[in-house]
Amino acid sequence: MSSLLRKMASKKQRATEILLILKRLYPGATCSLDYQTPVQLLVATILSAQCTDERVNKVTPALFQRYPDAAALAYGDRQEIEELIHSTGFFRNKAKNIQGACRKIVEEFDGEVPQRMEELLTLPGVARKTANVVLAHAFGILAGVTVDTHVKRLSQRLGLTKATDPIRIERDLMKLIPQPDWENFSIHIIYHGRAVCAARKPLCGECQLAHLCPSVQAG
DNA sequence: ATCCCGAGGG
DNA sequence: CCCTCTGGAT
Repeated sequence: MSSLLRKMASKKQRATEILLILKRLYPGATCSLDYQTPVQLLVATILSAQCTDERVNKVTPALFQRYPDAAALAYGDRQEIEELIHSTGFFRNKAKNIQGACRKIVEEFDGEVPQRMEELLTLPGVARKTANVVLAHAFGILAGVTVDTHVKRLSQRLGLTKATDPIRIERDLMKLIPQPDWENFSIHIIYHGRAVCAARKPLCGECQLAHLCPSVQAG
């Protein structure tokens, strides 16, 4: 066996070990966005860009009460939607994308969120991260690994990828993690990123992954 | 000043 | 590759 292959195998084992520990640490961890339907999950995920899930969950109840489905959102009042989602940031882009995506869902996909990656990616404001979240949690379809800011940061710190581009990071992770665990990995990494491995002040001293982490620091 | 379940445009 | 869009918390 070449040294390259050995390296790959050990990295794969490390990824498996990491996920095992995180599953024990955060049992029952799931998508932390609140939603009732696939359309609502899609909208909540669009809103989650550069914004905490907690903050998204504060605006979606009023948004979905006023505009409960794709048709209501698509043909609703742009300014009112902007006001309802204002505190999530990027509110003009997000409102435009939500309405554009919902209009396309109504007019081209028969009012249903498409269940294929290729189709989801044609919706405005939807790229791989959002598509992966919707496919996994609304439909149970594991098309890829959700790479958000936490997955990116922790995957790099844990030495699972050297890439900086989310697409390449996703490709690396898809090779390291067995498909049934693709979304589990993202969810658990996100929990750990919020609770322990924060961007600014990682708590390496109390990190259960420290023995597997090449970036662990004292303190 | 930096970060939060990003995406699109140049 | 770069830049822009945005508010709220730390």
